Amino acid sequence: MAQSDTVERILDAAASLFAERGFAETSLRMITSEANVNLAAVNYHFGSKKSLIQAVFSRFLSPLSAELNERLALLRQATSDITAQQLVGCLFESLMASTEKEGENPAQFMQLLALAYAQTQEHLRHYIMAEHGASYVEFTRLLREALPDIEPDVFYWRLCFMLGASMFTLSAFDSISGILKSDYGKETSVDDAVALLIPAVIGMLESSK
Amino acid sequence: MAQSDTVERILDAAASLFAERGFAETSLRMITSEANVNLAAVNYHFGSKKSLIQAVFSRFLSPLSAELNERLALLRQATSDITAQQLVGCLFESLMASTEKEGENPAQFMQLLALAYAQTQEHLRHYIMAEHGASYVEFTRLLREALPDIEPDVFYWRLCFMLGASMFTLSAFDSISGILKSDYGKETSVDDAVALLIPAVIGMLESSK
DNA sequence: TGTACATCAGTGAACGCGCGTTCACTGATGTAC
DNA sequence: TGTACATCAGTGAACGCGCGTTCACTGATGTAC
Repeated sequence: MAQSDTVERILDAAASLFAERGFAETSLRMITSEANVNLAAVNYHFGSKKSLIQAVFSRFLSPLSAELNERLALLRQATSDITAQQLVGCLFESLMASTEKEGENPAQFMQLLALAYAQTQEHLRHYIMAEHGASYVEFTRLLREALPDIEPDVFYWRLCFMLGASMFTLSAFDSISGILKSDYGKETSVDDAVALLIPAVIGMLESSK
Repeated sequence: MAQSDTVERILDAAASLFAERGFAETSLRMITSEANVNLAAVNYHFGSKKSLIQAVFSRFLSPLSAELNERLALLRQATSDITAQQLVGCLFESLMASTEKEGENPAQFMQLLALAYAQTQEHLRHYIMAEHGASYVEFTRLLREALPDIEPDVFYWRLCFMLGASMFTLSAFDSISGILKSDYGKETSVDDAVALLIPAVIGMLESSK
C-alpha cells in the first residue's frame, strides 16, 4: 500500500457503508475492516466518528458547491434573464460533473443526503449549512427571481417537490435500474434518469395550476 | 393509568422518537422513559426492538392498506375507465383518512417511511412488503392501466418521482410550514400541502414530454 | 361463599456484548549541526 | 558524512459505557370446585 491512501480508503468504505446502512448502524470496526485499515486509524486521522461523517459529506459537497458556484456565475454573466430551465440544468450538470471528476457515485451521494434529511442529525445539518449552504441559497434566490409570478408559499412547496423527487429517484437509482433491467431487459444510466427527471421537475416548477 | 394503555404509550413514544432520530439512534431507554413505562415492558409486550419497529409501522400501514383497498374497490365498481387523477386522489385520501381516524400524524408516518427507504433495513422491507405490499401493487397495476401510452421504463421513473416528491414533502412538512409561518406569516395545513402536491404529481405522470 | 390455583401485566436488577475512544508504543522519514 | 532528535503514520490492546435482553419476582384479577 502506498504511503498514505489510508484516509481515502477509510472515506470510500465509510461512504459506501453509511449510504447502505445508516450512521449508527455502521460501526467503525465494519468500516476499518472493509478498508483494510487499523481500527485506531479513524480516530488518528479524523478525531471521531462524527468528524468522519462530516468528512464523507465534505468530499461530495465541496466539489458540488465549487461546480455550482462556477456555473451560476457564468450564467449571471451571460444573461440577465435566467430561466428556471437553465438553473435546473445548472444544478444537475454540477452534480454530474462534480461526482464524475472525483470518481464518485451520484446515487451514493443522494443516498447519504436522503439519510441526512431522514434522520435529524443536528450536528450534520449545521455543518452542511455552514460549510456549503451559500451556493444552495444563491441557487434558490435565482430560481425565485426566474419565477416571480408564483406565490411565495407555492414556490417553496414546489422547491420541496423538486428536491424530494430528485433525491429519492437518484438515491433509489440502483434498485430501479435493476428492476428495469430484469423486467424489461432495459439498461438505464444515471444520465437517462436525469434526462427524464429534468423536464418533470421543470414542469412542476413552472406549472400554472 | 388505565389497565393497559402501556402498549399504546410505548408505540406513541417509539413512533415519535424513531421518526425524529432514526432506529439505531433511539434506545429503548429513551422510549420507555418518554412513555413513563418500565424498560422491560418493551420486551414483555413486543419481544424485541425489531418487533417494536415493525409494530410501529403496522399501526400506520394496516389502516392505510384497509382504506386504500376499500377505495380502489369502489372505484373499480363505479367505472371501468379509471383515470390517473382518480387513483392519485384515492391514494392521498386514504392516507389522510387513515391517519385521521387513528389520531396519527401523516408527517410522522412519512418520516418513518423515508427512514425505512433511506436506511436499507432488510427485515423491515421484507416485513412491509409481506404484510402490506398487496394494496400497493394493486395501486401500481391500476395506474399502469390508466396510462397505457407511456413507455414502461418512463412510467417506473415517474412513479419514483411521485413517491419521492410526496414522501419528502410530507416528511418535511413541519419544517416547511414553520418557515412559511415565520417568513410570510402564512399558516399551512397538511391538506393545503397535499392540495398543491396532487396536481404537481399528476402533471408529472401524464406529461407527454 | 370461601379457598386454591392460574394467568396476566408489570418490575428492578443484573447480564454480557459491542461500541467509540484512548494510550503507550513502533518504525520510517526528515532535519539540524 | 555521521549522529541525535523530531515528526509522522500507523498499531495492538485495553478502557469504560450504554445497549438490548433476561430473569426471578410481585400483585392484581379471573376461574374451579
